[in-house]
Amino acid sequence: MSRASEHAYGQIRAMILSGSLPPGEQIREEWLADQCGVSRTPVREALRRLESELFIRRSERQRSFVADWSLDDIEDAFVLRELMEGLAARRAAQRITPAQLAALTSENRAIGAAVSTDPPNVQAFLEHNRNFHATILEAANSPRLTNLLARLIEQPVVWRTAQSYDVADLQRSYRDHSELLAAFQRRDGGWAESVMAGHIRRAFHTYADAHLGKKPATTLT
Amino acid sequence: MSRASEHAYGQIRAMILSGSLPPGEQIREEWLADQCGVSRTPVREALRRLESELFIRRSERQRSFVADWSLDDIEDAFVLRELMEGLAARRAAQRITPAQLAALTSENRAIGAAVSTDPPNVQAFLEHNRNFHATILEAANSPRLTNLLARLIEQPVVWRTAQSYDVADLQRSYRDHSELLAAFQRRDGGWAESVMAGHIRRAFHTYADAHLGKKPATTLT
DNA sequence: CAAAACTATATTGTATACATTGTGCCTTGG
DNA sequence: CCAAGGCACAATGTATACAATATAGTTTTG
Repeated sequence: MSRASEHAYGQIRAMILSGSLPPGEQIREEWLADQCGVSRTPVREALRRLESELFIRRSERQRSFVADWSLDDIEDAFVLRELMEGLAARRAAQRITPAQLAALTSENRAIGAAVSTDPPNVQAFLEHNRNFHATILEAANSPRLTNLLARLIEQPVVWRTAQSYDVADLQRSYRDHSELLAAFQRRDGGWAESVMAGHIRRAFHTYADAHLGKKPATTLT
Repeated sequence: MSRASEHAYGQIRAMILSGSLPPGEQIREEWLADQCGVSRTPVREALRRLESELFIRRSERQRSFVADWSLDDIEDAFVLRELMEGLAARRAAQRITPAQLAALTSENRAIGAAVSTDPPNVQAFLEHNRNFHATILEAANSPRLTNLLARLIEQPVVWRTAQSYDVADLQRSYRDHSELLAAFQRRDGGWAESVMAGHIRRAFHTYADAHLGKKPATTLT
């Protein structure tokens, strides 16, 4: 995607994530075009992509609305992510190169540093966490898996999960990563898959506790 | 997608599947627009969708090419499909409604009839096979799973697999479906998942055998 | 008064012109 | 002769005008 399209995509996505475009809200192409300072053409392209990533749904009469995720939808997303990231970890353990292993080790060290300070450096944690998972996906070496997973990890609910992490969650996450690294060093695909699946499942419960267990289904803060 | 976009999408996809646009071929938007009798705007929309479905890849300099699938790519697609259709079968077994079960039973009977004649009615088999799997996906009741799976089952290699089926494959497929139905009737998610995974795995080997020349790739009537 | 149909308006879909960017050939300087 | 730069051409990206379609409000008719 090139300049205007990319910009429109980022803007609209940010509006949805920030809640300034609330779930269920109808959105019109021309209004978005004005907001983003581009014409409808790149906006339409961005909308199609956001629709494929389930940020947006379209009525049967072609109107666009901000997606409204139910409780079941949220668990669905996590179950699928668990499956696919688990598969990625297994494949990665069997195929990882020494250079990629070194990169993972380095990222993990940075994650450890970020959660060891008081207060923890959440920004750094998120950054290195993203790199860690991206490297695993790269090592898994499956364009199709990368393609499908990208549609899951960019979704609103998954993104918001990170906002629910407290110190204990961050440290637990760091320990999971350390164990994943051990599995990779031993090229143990089954181990890596199990750890990753548990890691994702834990993220689901962290999210559920923070947003669903204590509050009604309006989790959009 | 509306009329012109949908038409362009279908046309281009057909050109790729039929081989008149061979793998690796560069494609230009204007040429496609001429071929389809529409302007570049709907063609661009169709291209983006085909790209997301991996029919088309784009160079880092924005040029479009017909995707060229390696052997590893092909196995990847089947492994992912195995995982996801397995998950769909498990969920479906736990959630299927009596009406959906009745629909599956009816489709399965039609599949049985199609493979029992001499020669088998391949057209009817494909039709009812598609309905059977679609009903399972519907029963699984996961929009995300449906969304992701749609990107896999519409891909060129998976589509071509059907062309490799001989009579024994069709009958084996019918027996798999019957066993799936039994698992659904007992609401046994684990059983359904196992049968479905094996079913997809078999399809992979059927495809691989046909393309390695281990048996003749019978053209279906 | 209710329901159906029509009209005005709002919104999305498509075509086309123009802008930007990539590609390859040809020139020019070393 | 080779390499680097620029110029012409080709392809994609964006804006805008217009076309088709849906929505809502009003009127008409039973």
